[in-house]
Amino acid sequence: MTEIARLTNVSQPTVSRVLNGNQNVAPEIRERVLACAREHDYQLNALAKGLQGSRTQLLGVLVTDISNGFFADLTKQIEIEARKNGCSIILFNSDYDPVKEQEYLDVVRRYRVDGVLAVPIRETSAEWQEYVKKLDVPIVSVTRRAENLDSVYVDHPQAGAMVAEHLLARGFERFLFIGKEYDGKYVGFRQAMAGRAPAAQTANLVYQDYAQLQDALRVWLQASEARAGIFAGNDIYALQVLAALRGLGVSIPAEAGVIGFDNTSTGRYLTPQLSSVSQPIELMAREAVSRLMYRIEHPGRHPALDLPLQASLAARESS
Amino acid sequence: MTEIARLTNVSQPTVSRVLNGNQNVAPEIRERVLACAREHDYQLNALAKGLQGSRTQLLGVLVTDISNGFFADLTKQIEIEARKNGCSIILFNSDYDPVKEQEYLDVVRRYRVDGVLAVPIRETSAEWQEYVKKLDVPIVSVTRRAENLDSVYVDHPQAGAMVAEHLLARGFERFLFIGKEYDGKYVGFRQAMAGRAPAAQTANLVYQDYAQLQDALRVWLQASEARAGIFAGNDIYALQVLAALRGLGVSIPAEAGVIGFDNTSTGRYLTPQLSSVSQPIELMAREAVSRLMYRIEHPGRHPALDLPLQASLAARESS
DNA sequence: TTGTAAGCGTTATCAC
DNA sequence: GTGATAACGCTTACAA
Repeated sequence: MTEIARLTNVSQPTVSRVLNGNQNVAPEIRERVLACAREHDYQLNALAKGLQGSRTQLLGVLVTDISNGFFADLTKQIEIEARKNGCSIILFNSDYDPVKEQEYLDVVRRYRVDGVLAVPIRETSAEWQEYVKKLDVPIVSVTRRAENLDSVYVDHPQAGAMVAEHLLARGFERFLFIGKEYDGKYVGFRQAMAGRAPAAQTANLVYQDYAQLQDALRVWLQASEARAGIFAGNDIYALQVLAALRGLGVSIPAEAGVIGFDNTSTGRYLTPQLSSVSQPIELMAREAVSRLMYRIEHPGRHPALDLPLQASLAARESS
Repeated sequence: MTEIARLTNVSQPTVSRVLNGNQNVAPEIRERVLACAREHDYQLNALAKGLQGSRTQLLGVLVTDISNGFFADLTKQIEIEARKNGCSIILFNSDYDPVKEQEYLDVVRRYRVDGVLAVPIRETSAEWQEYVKKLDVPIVSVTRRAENLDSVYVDHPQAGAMVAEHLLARGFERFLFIGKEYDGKYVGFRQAMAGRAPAAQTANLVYQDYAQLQDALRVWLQASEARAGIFAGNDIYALQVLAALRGLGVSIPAEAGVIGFDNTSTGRYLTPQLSSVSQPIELMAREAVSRLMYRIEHPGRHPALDLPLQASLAARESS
């Protein structure tokens, strides 16, 4: 700016006014300055602007694993929404590591980002909540519900319940969830099944590798003749389940049904086509960024937002 | 820092020295300052540091589509490598839009990033090269070769040739590439086929939607009895080709073989398991970031780096 | 070993 | 309308 000021014979603050669209500048000077700026391809120094005290127009985005298609999509939508609000994003991949998560929250502070969108991993820990509270940067939790923090997420128990209803309606009689026992999807799934299917007929399975999955499935399937409904915690699991069932010669959906989670594009091209739960990624990104911008523009204490979003079911051939 | 200086009765530059690990500080003072900084959970203002003239420790990362699994993986690895070098990344998704690409290069300049890693879309245009030249920010092209610019990429023609050799060795007799005619993979593929397979027996196919693919495949397959080798430009295409062939009742690999590109994890769980070309993503990220850091640490003119990397073939059941 | 002073490129607050 | 001037939080001479 100083350089442009010199070249156009005005003061540096005047250049600033012109470049910021301030109206109190003589049209003649405005033109001269703008022309000069264009000619020299001037680009504002965002660091100086941020230092001075106004906003940095930087948003920190902390995700657990960008290489997971779901988070990749989410990040993409967040970037789009951030851009609409004139912000760029600094990306962090926590890799499900609490230490990194903590470290990245510090880095984010160093750059004085205007706000943070995070897929937290320790959102239930009181210690973490305490830490975030002190941060004094607006932060919105995406994908997960965090107590006392703005949260935009998909209601997993509701989604699980929906899957349960679907499988029951399709005539499946005993059920297996692929994933952790405390997974919200499974919690809702079990709840909806309670009283409808004998408790003993709903189980869950965690596995390390494909061979293990195959073994476990074989054992579980042999235990009964009843039609089996299998709910996979994500589409990757579902794909492996399909492959394993094929290997075991199980016909789908006659003997066993499979339903995935995330509704990745792959599912549509499998045989049989995979039924899957679809998360409203775009909506989630939009709501999260919009809430974050609101927080940024209206500092101070507000009651935490709790915004569970509804998933929907893409029922296809596998169930 | 000023605040800490006040609290510990030293000057602000002394605080700066302590925090930067400068040795010329009395141990006693060092301790006092560090304790105070810890107590108040001090975080350096990276904007001020950057403004002052040293590095920002920010890298701009421009990709074409983060929701594509390949670029998601690449971004993840780039983030890891950047972090190893003490840098954070600002992420931009050009969405294959030249206008956005240009705009983002401007944004990147505003933040005075130390360097840029880009998956360029107009890398062959002289105009773009001119623009980048003026940027005076170190920039490395990843994934694509850009004339006169440091480039780290996978040698597509070589990969295509490798696929050709493979399909010939497996006894396929006529060939179809799914993708654009000027795609490097296809160029190399054709070249390797020249003289080995009659030219007329190598074709390419571009399609808009699944129905169109199915039609085109049916027509092409009916034209001859010879065993068909199909080379899909990426695994998503490959998946759709597999589905279409299944729909047409074509047996794989007896009547037709399929080979994909990117070797996504999905391929292993399909039936038949998908053969695919695997790109050295991690190596590419490492080399690109390492070169960028070198440029940052050694400013000035250097001859452009041209580093083609070799892809490898994961041969499975589909070919 | 420590402190003083200048400067990085902005915006904001004043006078004029 | 426009120009001084201060301030943002840091690093880097330079002086003591």
